[in-house]
Amino acid sequence: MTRVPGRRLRSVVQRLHRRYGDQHWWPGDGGFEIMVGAVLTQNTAWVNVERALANLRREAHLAPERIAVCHPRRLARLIKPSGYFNVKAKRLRNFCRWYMEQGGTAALRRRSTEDLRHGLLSVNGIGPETADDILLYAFERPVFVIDAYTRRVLSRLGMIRGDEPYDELRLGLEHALGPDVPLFNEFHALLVRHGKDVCRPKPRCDACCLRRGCGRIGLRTED
DNA sequence: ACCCAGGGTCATA
DNA sequence: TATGACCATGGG
Repeated sequence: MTRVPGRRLRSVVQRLHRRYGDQHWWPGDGGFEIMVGAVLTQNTAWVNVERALANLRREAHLAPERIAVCHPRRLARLIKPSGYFNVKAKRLRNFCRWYMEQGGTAALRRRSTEDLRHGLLSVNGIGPETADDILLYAFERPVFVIDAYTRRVLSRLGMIRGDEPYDELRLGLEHALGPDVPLFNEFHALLVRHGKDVCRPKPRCDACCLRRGCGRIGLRTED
């Protein structure tokens, strides 16, 4: 099991927050819109998701009962800007049908986090990261979201290897930080922000994200 | 022209 | 268990 010192993790959060400030995640409003956004943003830039969400809102389709019965063609046309529109149309419909079968938000809110997570993962098109986005940002459960930025930033800081299985990392970070919804919310948003800023897949300069890049912005964990 | 983005599924070994 | 192909738009 991956062990990460909570002390160092909190230090990273502090420095990221000093650099970037409050991220105010999740952007947009309403629990259901967050869930739709979580599916649409799979491997997709958020700006394109906003266009898709705007289309859905304009056609009064940003509601589970509308999406659940929407013809895949039309749904695909509405969400086209977010890419992978054919697969995502099916995924959205799968999710909305499950969502309504379960009795909607009120019924889902009464469930335990573990039960909810298991249910979300049973939907074809909802993987671990999307499920955890929904759990943390829509249901405000203390679940740490692991994504490519988390792996990249923390591995370049030497705190993890980076190729650990999803749940191993998630449980490791949850254990290190303790159940803390506002902290998990802000930390994940800051990791994404930092990744977009300087921690690129292919570093532009020498050890950009570790020795130089992160050093410049006070993120170096050595010294 | 190239890289990349707030992943997941499915077939294959 | 672990790779690889595939899905597709749009910004820098």
